[in-house]
Amino acid sequence: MNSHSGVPLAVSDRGLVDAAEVFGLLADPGRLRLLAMLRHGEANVGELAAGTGASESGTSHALRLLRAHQVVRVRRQGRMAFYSLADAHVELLLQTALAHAEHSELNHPEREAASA
Amino acid sequence: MNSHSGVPLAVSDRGLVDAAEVFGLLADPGRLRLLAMLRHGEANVGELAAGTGASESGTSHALRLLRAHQVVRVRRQGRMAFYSLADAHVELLLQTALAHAEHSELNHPEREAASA
DNA sequence: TGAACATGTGAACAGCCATTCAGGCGTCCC
DNA sequence: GGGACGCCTGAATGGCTGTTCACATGTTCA
Repeated sequence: MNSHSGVPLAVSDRGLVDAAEVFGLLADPGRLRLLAMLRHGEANVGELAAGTGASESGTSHALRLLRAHQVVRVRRQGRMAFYSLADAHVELLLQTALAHAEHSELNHPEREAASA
Repeated sequence: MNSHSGVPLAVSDRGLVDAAEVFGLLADPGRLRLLAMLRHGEANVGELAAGTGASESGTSHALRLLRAHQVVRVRRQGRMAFYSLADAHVELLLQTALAHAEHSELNHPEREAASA
């Protein structure tokens, strides 16, 4: 209920909070590595765990979160579980963030540009 | 330098960690509100604090983090500080995340789609 | 010059989150 | 059937982070 609270907000608070949650999911190198692997195609938990260097338990926890927000999709086959990216939004987010990171890769965090 | 470390990673670990930090900056409704306001043009700290409902001190802390990662830019004029978005990447990230959020807005987190 | 103003900063505290450990459930193979 | 395998889950713990408070810095105005 902010659309008439006096301040002109272009987006709904609900959407903002939801977006923040999605960003929170991506704010972890482990999960990001997971998603980076899934860009090349679907993979099961063992492969993802081995590929990212994380434990299978941790990988399972991470995938659970990503599933809950429909960032990844799962296909069950026997005792295996094959995961893949849910939609193209994630890939775009990854691309954009990586582009921004490389673009401002020169200065590390906590170092504020003192010039100017 | 991991492009040939044995595991096929499409992106450098360094870039991944950096991207995760950027996502971490966006994983907060307060900072997101800040950036949403800045989409309409530059604004000073007082306006941003009032607009987002946060304290001026907290707003300053948030802006400091965003500055450090070159997400926002600052223009000083007297005792005022006018902030604006640093580049178009941020806006694209916001757009994409909001689109994803609205697209899967039907089900709340922690609720996993049980249907196949 | 002195007071009010706009912003920046540092430290402390509370709440959240990722990681790990231990174990459970369903499935494949002999 | 029995055992190994693959995956999932719940609880506990340590570390990180956002928020707040108190104050410092630089600027404008009378």
